[in-house]
Amino acid sequence: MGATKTDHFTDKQNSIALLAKALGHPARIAILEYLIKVDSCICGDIVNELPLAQATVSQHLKELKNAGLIKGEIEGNSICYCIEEKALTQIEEYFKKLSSKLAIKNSKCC
Amino acid sequence: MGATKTDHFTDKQNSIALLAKALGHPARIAILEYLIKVDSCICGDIVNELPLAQATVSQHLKELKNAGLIKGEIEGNSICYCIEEKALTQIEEYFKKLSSKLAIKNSKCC
DNA sequence: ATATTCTATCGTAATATTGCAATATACAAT
DNA sequence: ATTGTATATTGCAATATTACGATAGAATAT
Repeated sequence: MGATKTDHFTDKQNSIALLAKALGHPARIAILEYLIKVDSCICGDIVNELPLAQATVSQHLKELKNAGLIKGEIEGNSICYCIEEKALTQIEEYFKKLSSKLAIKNSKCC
Repeated sequence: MGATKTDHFTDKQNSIALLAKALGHPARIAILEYLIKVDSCICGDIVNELPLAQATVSQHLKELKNAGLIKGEIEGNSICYCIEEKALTQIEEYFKKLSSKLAIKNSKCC
């Protein structure tokens, strides 16, 4: 085994899990924060921001892209990365909803 | 290699990544949703809700507990699990903050 | 005492992730 | 054309995760 069993879960559960998984590494959190901190998309520069080898950063960027959290456009020599707002919004709203559901009923609990 | 390099990232980045990682599996999302859906903490019952073997579910519960997302109290024969609200709030607020930071500056972008 | 029930842990196999050096690719500049 | 710069891909080793059967422990019921 070792492969996640996605079949038996809902699409929503799987898609949220995929987003969360993509965010489950400090380097990818750092990349996201950096893209947000800088005032626009970034052409180049990301590798220098992180304490990881270029190949490793490229891999993390690929995973973020696969998860739909960032997008990258070729901009001459380098590549211009920026946040895919929709995905971030999706996560934000999911947890907001969870929290509010919890708030309603957290009375009779441990 | 294969081990995440946490040393070079901030505590906040590491802790958010840990929470996200714990949520990066549909079974764990399903567990969380179930704990929220049911009106109080659950003693037993979780295994029957999931399409996974008992040992596997137990392992997922352990990971959620390690990440601080749920807590479990022994309740006679079985164990009473419920959501650790603080952790959920932490995630919610983190993404809310990210989103709002993004909203301010997403003008000059791809 | 014995059986039953619930949960955790151990052991193990399959697969995935992390990280990097080396190499490849693509464009830009000379 | 050659060189330099930026990024991706490949190949590999180390480690982590996922899943489950088997087993163990602890409380309950018979």
